[in-house]
Amino acid sequence: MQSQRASMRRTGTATYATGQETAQRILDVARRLFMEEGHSKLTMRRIAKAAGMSPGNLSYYYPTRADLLADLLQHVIDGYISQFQTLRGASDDAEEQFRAVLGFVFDDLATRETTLFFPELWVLANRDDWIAQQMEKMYAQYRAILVDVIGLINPGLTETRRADLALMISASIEGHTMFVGHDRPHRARAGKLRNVLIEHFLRLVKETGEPHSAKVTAGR
Amino acid sequence: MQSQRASMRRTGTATYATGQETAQRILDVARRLFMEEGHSKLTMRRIAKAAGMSPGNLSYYYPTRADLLADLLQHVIDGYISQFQTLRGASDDAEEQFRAVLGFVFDDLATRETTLFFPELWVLANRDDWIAQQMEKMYAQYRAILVDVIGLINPGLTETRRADLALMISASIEGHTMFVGHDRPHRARAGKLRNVLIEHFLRLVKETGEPHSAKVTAGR
Amino acid sequence: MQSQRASMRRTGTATYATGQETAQRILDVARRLFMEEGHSKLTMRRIAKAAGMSPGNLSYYYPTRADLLADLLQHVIDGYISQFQTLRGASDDAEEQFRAVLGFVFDDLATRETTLFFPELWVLANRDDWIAQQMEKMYAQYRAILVDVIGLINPGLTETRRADLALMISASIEGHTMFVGHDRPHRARAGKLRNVLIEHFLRLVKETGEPHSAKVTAGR
Amino acid sequence: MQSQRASMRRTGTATYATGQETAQRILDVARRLFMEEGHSKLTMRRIAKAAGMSPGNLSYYYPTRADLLADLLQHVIDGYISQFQTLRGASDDAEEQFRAVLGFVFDDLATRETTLFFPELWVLANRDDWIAQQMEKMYAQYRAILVDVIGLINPGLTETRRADLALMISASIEGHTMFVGHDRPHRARAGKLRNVLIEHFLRLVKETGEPHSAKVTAGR
DNA sequence: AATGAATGAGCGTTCATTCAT
DNA sequence: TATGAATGAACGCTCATTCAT
Repeated sequence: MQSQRASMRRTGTATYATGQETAQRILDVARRLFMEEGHSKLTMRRIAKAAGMSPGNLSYYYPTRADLLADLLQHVIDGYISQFQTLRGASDDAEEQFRAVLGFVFDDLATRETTLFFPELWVLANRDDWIAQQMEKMYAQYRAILVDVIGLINPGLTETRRADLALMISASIEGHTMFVGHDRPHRARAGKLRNVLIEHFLRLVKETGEPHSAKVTAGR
Repeated sequence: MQSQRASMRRTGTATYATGQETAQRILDVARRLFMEEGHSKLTMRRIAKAAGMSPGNLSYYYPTRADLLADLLQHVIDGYISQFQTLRGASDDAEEQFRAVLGFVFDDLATRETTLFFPELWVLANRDDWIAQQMEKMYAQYRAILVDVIGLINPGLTETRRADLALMISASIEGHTMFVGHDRPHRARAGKLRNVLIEHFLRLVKETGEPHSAKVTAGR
Repeated sequence: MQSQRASMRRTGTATYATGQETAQRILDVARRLFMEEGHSKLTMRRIAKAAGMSPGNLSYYYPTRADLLADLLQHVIDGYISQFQTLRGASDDAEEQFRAVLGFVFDDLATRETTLFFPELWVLANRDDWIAQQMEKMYAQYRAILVDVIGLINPGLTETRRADLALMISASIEGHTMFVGHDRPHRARAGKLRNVLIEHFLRLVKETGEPHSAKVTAGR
Repeated sequence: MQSQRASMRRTGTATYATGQETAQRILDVARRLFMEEGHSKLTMRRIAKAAGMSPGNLSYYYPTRADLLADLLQHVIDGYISQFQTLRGASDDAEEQFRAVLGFVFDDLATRETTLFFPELWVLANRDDWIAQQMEKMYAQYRAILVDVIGLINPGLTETRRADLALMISASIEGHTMFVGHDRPHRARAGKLRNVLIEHFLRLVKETGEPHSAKVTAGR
């Protein structure tokens, strides 16, 4: 079941048409500023100025900066969640589905927005429990898809084993953000790494629990 | 040879014993505050207060906040670099050496300091070129060790292939920080994942370049 | 036509009645402080305190100290410019008009405000081009009146000669500020000097271009 | 009788050779900075840095900024005073002597140093009695020479009349500083004005007290 | 005679927030 | 729904000055 949490907007705002427009504009502008300049430079005054309104009016919609930030993050996170939903039925073939999901994340991580956004999110999640929860909710959606497709690829795996693989794989891919992401030093190698990594995780999924794997372990 | 960069401290400071003590205290306090509260709350006044000195005196040692931050990051990064140096000759057995290096990083990432520090570093590196360079220098050291040990484990690999593997493996491990790090939601699964991940990357290293691997690629 | 330059006040401020009052109070207080204590002691905080407002609110009206100073100088300079306009048609008799203009300036220079203000202005104009321009604009107005009245008194003079006389005369009078101005050591002799100087320049104007004058030049 | 005032330097300093050198260097550097950047930017730290010493050592020589400023102004003023002394016997011919003195001042006023220095001095004299006294002492020297030469040119004038003329003439010339001085808007006209002004004042001196002058006065 | 070390006040400015209109 | 007006704390930084060494 999905969270029932309402927006952090002041209750009673965004009821008329102009108000709804303004509320949307605030979020769009704030999102853009957050991506471009980061959390520390995302001030109420800048958002208000960029959205063409007075600080007073911005406070009317969002009583505190924290409220606005919460909605902003929710906004972005919800976007990812719905993109993951879209990916659910991307292919009938399980392996192709696996490649599609990981490929999407890997490609997305190299966009300017994502390369800049996610590290900021990780920092915030380290200091704020609510943000950590929202972030975890998003990653849980992502992993749920992986768990399903891993189950299709290798039906012999236990639920636990599947969850561990999903976590390991998703974490590994996230880790590439600051190395092959936008403007990052190894960006040029992203394409090559992408395929090696995905095929390699696919093989891991397929072979986990097999005698072969045991043999490898025995080889130590 | 190590970087020749001098400290960003004002020249002429920290010459007497009391000055050296103060300079050290500043770095220690700043490091602690950075870890505990993050970059955005690391203000000159807070550092001064926490170090029991006047803002004026802090400015005497570090003319600008950026200078202090630079030294602070350098300080932490240099610590990692020397730890990596220590790991170089950790074991005679190549595979054990591989496990030792990755194991160290994986364990370190779960400490409170590292879980909090690195995401902040990634954010800063996204916005500041100098910081990005220092960070890359540290990761390069780390990967250089991996490249060597990968070469020992699988001598048939080209330099390029080894570098790609080192990048992929190190990035993957870094990615676990915000999932199984200190106070992170899947911290309890860290131990299990650690071994699976390391053994799995070890197998990847050993089998890369073999017919099996080629078959997989062909299978797409 | 007068300058089109808008105020350096933040746009959108001083729209309501209270805001207009505040804006006026800022300029009045700043002007008083500037006169009393000089440019170097004219700080944002002092102005705010003297005007009974918070530093934040002062910054709301004037984003920077330079903006406030600009408006303050403009304010004072505009006052002089309009006083000069008033002097234009002071008398039908050209010689009386000449005496009126110079007399006004000479008397004004002995007021406390002027004796303190103008040297500060000269210093600022030496370091800031915009201020130099505004000052020159004011003096140009002053000299334009002199040029006209000199033309009436001695119609035989060329434009250039008239301009030179106006510059020489006005500069000479300004120079008395720090000798016979308010609280200056020779203040008591101001009245006597005033008449000698004015009559003497009047005679110069009348006799310039005459044989006598030529003889003097030849005599060198 | 001349003032017995010693330097404002801390007593006991500048006794050894190195100390004397340092004391001189401080004054030279401070003078240069004062000219280049003005009084408001003349800080102890800047002087110390420019003189290649620590702020602590500068304070050893000059306990307070005011003391240093006092010596600096004295230093510059004394320079002018001795230049005036030199001018005393510049020529045997009284009129030439008159031209030499005024010509010197007029030419000097257009140098960068003087154009920048004197307005600063006038501002300081407006706020500080001691500085006002020193300045007056210098101008008194200057006028004393004028009084003498005026007496030679027109022996019929009373002491008072001569003093008034000297004050009027010197003040008038000073007033040209901010109009035809260095980088000032009418600098190009300085040469022409210089001669007109000097000859004109010479004529005034010669004709003061004559029937002609009386006629002019009567003409009002 | 000179330095490094330190203070504490003050600077201009930005900020989140509040409130009357 | 929106603005202008205002607060007060905090920011990074500079300053004159003091003092031990």
